[in-house]
Amino acid sequence: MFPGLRGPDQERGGPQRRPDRRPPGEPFPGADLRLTPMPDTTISTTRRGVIQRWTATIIPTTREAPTDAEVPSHVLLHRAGFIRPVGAGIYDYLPLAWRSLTKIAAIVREEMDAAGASEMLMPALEPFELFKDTKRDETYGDNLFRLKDRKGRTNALAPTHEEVITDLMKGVLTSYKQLPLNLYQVQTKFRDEARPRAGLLRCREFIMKDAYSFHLTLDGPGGLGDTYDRMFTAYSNIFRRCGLSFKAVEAESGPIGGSASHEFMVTCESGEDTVLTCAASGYAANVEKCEIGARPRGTFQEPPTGDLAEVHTPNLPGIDEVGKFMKVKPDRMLKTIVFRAAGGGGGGGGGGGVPAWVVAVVRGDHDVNEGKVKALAGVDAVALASLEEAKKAGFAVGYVSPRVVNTVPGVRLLIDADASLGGFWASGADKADHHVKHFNWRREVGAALDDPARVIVGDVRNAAAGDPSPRAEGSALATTRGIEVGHIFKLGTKYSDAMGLKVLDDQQKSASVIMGCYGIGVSRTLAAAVEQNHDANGILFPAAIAPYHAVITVMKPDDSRQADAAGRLADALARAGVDVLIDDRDERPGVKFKDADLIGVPVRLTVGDKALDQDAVEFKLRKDTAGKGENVPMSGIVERCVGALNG
RNA sequence: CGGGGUGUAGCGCAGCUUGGUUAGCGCGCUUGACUGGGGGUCAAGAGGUCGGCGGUUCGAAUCCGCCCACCCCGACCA
Repeated sequence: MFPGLRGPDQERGGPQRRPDRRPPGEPFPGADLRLTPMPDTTISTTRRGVIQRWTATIIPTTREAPTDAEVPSHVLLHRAGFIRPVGAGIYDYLPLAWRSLTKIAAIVREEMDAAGASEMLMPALEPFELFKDTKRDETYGDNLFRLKDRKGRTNALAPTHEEVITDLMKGVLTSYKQLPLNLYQVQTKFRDEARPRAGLLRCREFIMKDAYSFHLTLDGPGGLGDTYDRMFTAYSNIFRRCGLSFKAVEAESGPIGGSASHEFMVTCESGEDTVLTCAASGYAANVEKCEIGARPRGTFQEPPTGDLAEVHTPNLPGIDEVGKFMKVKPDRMLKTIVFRAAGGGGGGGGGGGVPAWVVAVVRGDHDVNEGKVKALAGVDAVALASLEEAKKAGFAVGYVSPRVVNTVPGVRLLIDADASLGGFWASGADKADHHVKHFNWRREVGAALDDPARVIVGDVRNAAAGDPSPRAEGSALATTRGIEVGHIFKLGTKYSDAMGLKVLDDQQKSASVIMGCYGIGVSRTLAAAVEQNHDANGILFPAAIAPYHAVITVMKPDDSRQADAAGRLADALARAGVDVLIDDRDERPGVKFKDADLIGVPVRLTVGDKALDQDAVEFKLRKDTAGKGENVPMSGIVERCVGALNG
């Protein structure tokens, strides 16, 4: 027997309204948490699982979700009693959610520590002045939460902590001998999202792990590349241990160039981001970054398909509407987008140097990619031209054609390979409310096509499913949807230079510190796990991040034999490290089974008379949706649970 | 920021067009009885500043004005 086990309920005296019913507040007899005392030793090699009774905590499950919840994770996290809304993009994390979040964070901490990083904590509130040097007060825009204190000073609620930690390091880093260094924190972040949505997937307040590393060199021992690779491995470990199916994809590389940034995407249908993959080579990239393999190009010598014909196309807002009106499919139309080039003076350019305007032409069914436009144009930065300035310069915005390379001064024309082909094209007519049919490159644009300073053919659009792979000849790219749960990034000296973070190197010369940053959306990871692991009945948590590993469903909690068996079972499981939730509610079995499915605990153990008569309990896995459960003898139940949870 | 929509009990909704007793329904909640292995049955209850402010009127959930909050699509964004 178990020493210290108290007798059944009936032995206790005192007035009871009904002898067979526990009054509120009375402990569930079998679940005395002090059956096995926590060890007094400081160092423990075994972790004891927790035991919680359903009636002693709060798990407000509901049959219906609020109407505004649309994506599965939002609906289920609400229905299963994990979260409740407080304001737009702000949520309470109830006990079940907090247990899962704590487990995710614990995995993150273990892997970060193992990779040589040190945890610390910075404030969420920071003086607004910190953002001045890096100009993020402007570039971050309205997404930066600002608030005034009683003295009228503006403060910010941190969206990330590059400025705070760079400022901190300015005071403590003096020598290259202190490098490399990698510091991280798990903390609440704030971003004043224009449109928070989808429950925990896009919040204004959310939990994030952010890490920052510091180096003297890009490569070599102790260099940024070294830590970056370690973080890549740590992130892979973290999401694998969380039980998630994910992809590491190449992302926009920023100031360093090359493969200086990876996003970790949990793959699932409802993901907001598009990921392109090549099965043959293993290449994966997000839509902003994804390269496209070799594509055929036009010669600009193809014959016209007919006489240029102008069509009146009034009040048609988009390319699809124009196409329908003209009876032309979007993939036979040219979309011409006007960008302002950085540093381009009005009227200049055109013959090398910096052009004033960069005009990109893609097929109507394709999307222009700003990063590719910038790269192909060979300029520092591009920005979509504002309506007024473009009109002033002579662009018929909305009806621009490639002919502007000859009519507007300072234009560098970038033509996507697919748009450079011959055949029938429709295009803008360079005047309001008009388009043209039978656009022909040679006839309409002429000699400018032969001037490499004015016209460049290349890749300026987002990759799409079916495009040739950039890494494996003959294979095509495929698209999947994903949720970005992690991002690792080589910052370079962007922040250290902006804020003056330098150390002395071994030549006693002042050197800019090279930085990397590494983020994981902890609360988003919880939501992503639910997006990826659910069925019609509720959540199916991976064991590593489930709030409890096992739920013991007690059929008759007021029956002393059942209560006692549940208590002993819970205790034995806890000793083996299993976190146990005992459903001791006086509810009908159907309610309890439905709720157990809903909250997604991986293992369900049902304690009822039928099984107990054989000294057994019913064992059922949440993912085994069809099965009816299996009677497992008491003597083997712990082993069975542990095996299932580790397996 | 542009377009669309919704605010009535913890949740989901009706009532509003055509102003008029005490504002209803389902789920949930409380009490009791019967039940007891996949959201049970019956009975009796509790629970509402009808988003806010102002206006019209003898009288406003209902009509008018302003404001606020929230959601969806887009833009933007880690």
